[in-house]
Amino acid sequence: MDDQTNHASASPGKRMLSEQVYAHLRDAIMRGDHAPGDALKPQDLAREQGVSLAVVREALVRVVGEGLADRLPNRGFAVPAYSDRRWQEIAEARRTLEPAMLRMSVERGDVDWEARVRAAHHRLSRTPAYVPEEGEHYSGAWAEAHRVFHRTLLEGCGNLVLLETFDRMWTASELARRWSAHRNPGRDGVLEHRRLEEAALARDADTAAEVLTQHLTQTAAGLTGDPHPEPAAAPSPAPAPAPQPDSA
Amino acid sequence: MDDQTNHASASPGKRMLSEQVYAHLRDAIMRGDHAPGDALKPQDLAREQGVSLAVVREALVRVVGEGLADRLPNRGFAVPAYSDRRWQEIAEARRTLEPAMLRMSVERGDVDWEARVRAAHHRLSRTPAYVPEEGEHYSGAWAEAHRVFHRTLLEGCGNLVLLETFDRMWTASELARRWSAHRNPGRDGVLEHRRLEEAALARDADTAAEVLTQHLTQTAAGLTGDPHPEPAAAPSPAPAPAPQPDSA
DNA sequence: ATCGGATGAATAATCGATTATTAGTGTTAT
DNA sequence: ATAACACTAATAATCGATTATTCATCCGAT
Repeated sequence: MDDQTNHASASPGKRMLSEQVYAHLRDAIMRGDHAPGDALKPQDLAREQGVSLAVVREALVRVVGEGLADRLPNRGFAVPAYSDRRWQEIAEARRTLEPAMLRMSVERGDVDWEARVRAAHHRLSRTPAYVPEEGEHYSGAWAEAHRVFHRTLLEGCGNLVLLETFDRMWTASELARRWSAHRNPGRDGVLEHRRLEEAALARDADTAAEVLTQHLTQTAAGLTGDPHPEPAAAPSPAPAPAPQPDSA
Repeated sequence: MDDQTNHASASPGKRMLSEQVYAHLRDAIMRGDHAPGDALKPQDLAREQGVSLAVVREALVRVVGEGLADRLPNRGFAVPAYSDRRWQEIAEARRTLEPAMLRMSVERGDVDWEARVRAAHHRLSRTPAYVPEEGEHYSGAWAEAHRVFHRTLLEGCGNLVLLETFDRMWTASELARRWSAHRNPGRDGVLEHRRLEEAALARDADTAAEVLTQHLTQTAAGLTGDPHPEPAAAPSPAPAPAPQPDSA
């Protein structure tokens, strides 16, 4: 989670307080530290992180721009309430966009892309989806490997605008998933990912797109249902043996 | 530009300074008041509009989030430099997304949608693309009618996430167009729009999608080329008799 | 008892001023 | 003449404090 510790000279987002606060806030929301509907009070956040209101405010505005928070004029900021309707729309948007992007990738990807797909799939397949500490949810490492795999598959398309759109939708998906009752016990995400990799590297655009569509459809179906009642960051003991995460 | 004059109780963005400043800044960039590469200095903007740095800063952050400005850490904000590559990517992204959305619209749109499509097309067809005052560029009223027509066509899909994506890409397109040498003298945008309306209302998804794809492809082709050298808001006398704008 | 308006605490929004970083300019040593 | 360094002006980033708005509570009239 806190990965800003030792970056020698890496990212362009260097030492700007607002950048760190933004990243922290974003991660906190994605991790579920704040429940949907919860107010994000600038003063509290500022005190917690020992910074002024201005930087928190800037971070909040950015987060709102990404759809990770709502802003109510003169009423402050809040984590968006879970909306089944919105989740289904996100899923549909992904089904509209990603198969088309995957086709482009398969048609255009070069050898470097192939290599990166292999690497990403390997890493994903070797990362445990669940670890004892992190409660009922899949591990942060797995979530990241999962994201990188899906993104790498699409990166062959070479279109940064489309990839930005993918990033945005992925983020929205992950947040929705975090607050959904996930219920896809028999789902075999590992197999689906392997089939995706194979079709992509075989340059079989039709199959790849079809598999991805199925993948996304299953995920959407799995997440349909009630916004669950879990209070907030309460690691209740897993009621059922942890299945594969519903993995798109 | 100032369209916040007489909204009885319409928009949620009520009286918040940052909102007004944001809208103003956004419009200014879209109108071309600031040339690509120009620095957007918070102090100047604050002085011009008689507000504090904080609100200008907030507006700038939002504008950056929309892709209408770049941020260089510790170096301030700037209007993004024109990039032919990026423009082509935007055009491709629109070709990827919009025909698919139009299909959904045609399949799902109800009578209300049909009525709004007719209304939007009527308004577009009756709005002059050029007016003497506004130099070589199409009028603000036409640009808005044009946007509303295209958006209305897609609104039948009923997917807010996809429509948000459309809005984002449309904005990027308009900015790119503003700073491109537009060169499509013989283009008949009026005809293309009428064909779009007809196919949509006839519920002919294939034809509608095809026409839209052509529309977008022609626009992209028309805008390919050099980032032109016009200094900044310098209304040079139109060198050629104004043709239809390259209209997607 | 209930509705409506006054009162005050909480906090969102904005401001004016301070600190930190950058870019430019001039100077000096090689 | 040039390259490295010091100094300075401009401005980006941040802070602490002020003003404006909302929400809850309390009181009094019907």
